[in-house]
Amino acid sequence: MTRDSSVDQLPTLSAIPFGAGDGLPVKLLTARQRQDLTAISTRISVAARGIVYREDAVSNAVYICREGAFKAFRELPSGKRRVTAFLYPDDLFGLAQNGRYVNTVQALTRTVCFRVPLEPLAGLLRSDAELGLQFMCKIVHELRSAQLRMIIMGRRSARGRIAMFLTTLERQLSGHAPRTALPLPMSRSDIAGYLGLSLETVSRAGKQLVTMGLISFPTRHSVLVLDRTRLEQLAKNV
Amino acid sequence: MTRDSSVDQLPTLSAIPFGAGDGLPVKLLTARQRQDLTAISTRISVAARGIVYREDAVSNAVYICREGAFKAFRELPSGKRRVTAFLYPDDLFGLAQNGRYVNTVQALTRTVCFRVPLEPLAGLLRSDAELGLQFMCKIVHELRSAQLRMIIMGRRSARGRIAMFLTTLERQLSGHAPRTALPLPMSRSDIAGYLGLSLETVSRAGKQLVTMGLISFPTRHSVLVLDRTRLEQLAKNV
DNA sequence: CGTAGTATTGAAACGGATCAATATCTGTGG
DNA sequence: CCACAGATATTGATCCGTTTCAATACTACG
Repeated sequence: MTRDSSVDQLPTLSAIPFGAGDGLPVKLLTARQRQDLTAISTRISVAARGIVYREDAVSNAVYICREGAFKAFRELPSGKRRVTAFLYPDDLFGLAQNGRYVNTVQALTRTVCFRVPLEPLAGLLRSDAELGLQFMCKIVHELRSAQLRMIIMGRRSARGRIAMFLTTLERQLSGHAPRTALPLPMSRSDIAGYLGLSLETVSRAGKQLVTMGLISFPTRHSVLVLDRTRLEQLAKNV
Repeated sequence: MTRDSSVDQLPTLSAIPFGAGDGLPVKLLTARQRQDLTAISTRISVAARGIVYREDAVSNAVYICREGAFKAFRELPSGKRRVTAFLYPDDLFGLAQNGRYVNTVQALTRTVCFRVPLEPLAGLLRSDAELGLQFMCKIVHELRSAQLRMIIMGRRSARGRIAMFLTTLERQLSGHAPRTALPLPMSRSDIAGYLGLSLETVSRAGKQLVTMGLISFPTRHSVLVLDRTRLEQLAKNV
C-alpha cells in the first residue's frame, strides 16, 4: 500500500445518484466540497490482494473507492469467511463500530482509493451540513445494498441467488459497455461467501446458467450476459 | 392511525448509544435539538395491525418509534413476505428510495411513533450539522443491524438462526428486566420471514431449544431464556 | 362459545453441504 | 517464452436438514 503525495484526483463521491430523489432534496457535491474533501484526504494505491485495514483494528479514517474493486469480509469463529460486500468506484467503506473496523477490506485488483481521516472529516461535516447530508444519503445507499443482500440470501435456489448477484453486479458497474463481458474480479469462493453458498454450489449453479444459455464465462473472471430478459426473470422470481 | 395534537413527549432518538464511539466523536441530542425535532414532528398512535405506510407509496416523512413494536416487510413477486426488520423504541424508519418507501410498516402492538416530515427535517439538518451527524450515526447503526442479519441468514441451521435472533432481540430490548420473559410480539410466521425459514421450521427449531432446556415459551408471545450461556454459545457458533 | 387465523406435528422429497478426486488456471522463475 | 507449482475451479457421490404438503391442535377475538 503506497501513499501518493500528488493529490491530483478529486474524490467523486457524487458520481452515483447521490441523494438524488431519496426524499431529501440534496444536490451533488460542489467543486468547493470536493476541494475540501481532497484537502483532508490521501490518495492511496493498493496492489491486488493488499489489505486496506483489518477487522478489529482501531479506526482512524473512512475510505472512498476510486478505481478497481475490493472485498470486505469477516472471519467467523468457525473459520469460514463471510463476504460482507464487494466495493466498486464511488463506494464508501470503513464505517466503524465502537471505534474499530468491523471487517477486513482487501483489494481484488490493483486499486486506488481515498483515505479520509475521521478527525478532520468530522470537522468538515460539522461545518458543512450539506456535505453531511451527502454522506448520509451515501450511507442510506449502503443500507439499501445490505437489504437487497438479505433478499438474495433469503432465496432457496442457488441459481436464483447467482442470477440476482449478476444482475446486481451489472447495475453497480454502471460504466460498462452493453453486450460486453462484465469483469468478475472475485473468486468463486468469494462469491460463495457473499451468497452464503458453498464454493461447489456456486460452480454448479454457474454451469447451469451457462447450459440454460443465459450467460457464458469467456474467462473465469468475466461473465457475458446472453439472455438478459430470462436472467432478470430468474432474478426477480423470488 | 390517529394524530395526537398534544405533543407532550419529545423524541428520544438519543436513547440508544447514538454516535457513542462510532469513530466520529458525537454527543447525545441536546435539549435544543430535541425541541427543534419536536417542533416539526407529529406524535402518532397506531393500533395493533395498523399500517404506518405502504411499499411504493410516495415518501413524505421519516418516523421514530417511541413505544411498542413494528414490522417492516416487503411483498415478493412469489407472494411470500420477507420481513426486513422489527422496529423497537428509538428506531428510525421510513428512509425512502427514489422518493418512495421500500417496504410496508405495520404495528405489531399498540404503538406510538413520531412522524418527521422530510421538508422541515432537511431544513433542520442543513442548519444543524451536529444533528445531521446524529442521524448519520443512527443510520450507520441500522446498517450494522442489516449486516448482522446477513450473518444470521448465512447460517445453515435453523436452531442457530433462532438462537441468534433471540440473543439479538434481548440486546435490542435494552430496557427489559433480567430473568423475565421477553415479549415476542411477532408471529411465528413473521419470524420465519425474518430469518428466511419456513414457518414449520421455526416452530420445530423453537421446540428443539425448549427441549434442550435453553428457553421456554410461557406463552406463544413471550420467551424466557433459561440458559443464557449455552444460548449465546449456540448463537456465536457460526 | 364458535370461528378464523395461527401454530404444531408428521411423512416424504428436494436441494445444498460435504468429502473426495481431478482438472484448470495463474503467476513465478528459469 | 515456456514449464512448473500452488492455488483455484470443476465434477461426482452421498448425506443431512429444510421445504413442502397435509392433517390436527390451539388461541384469540368477536
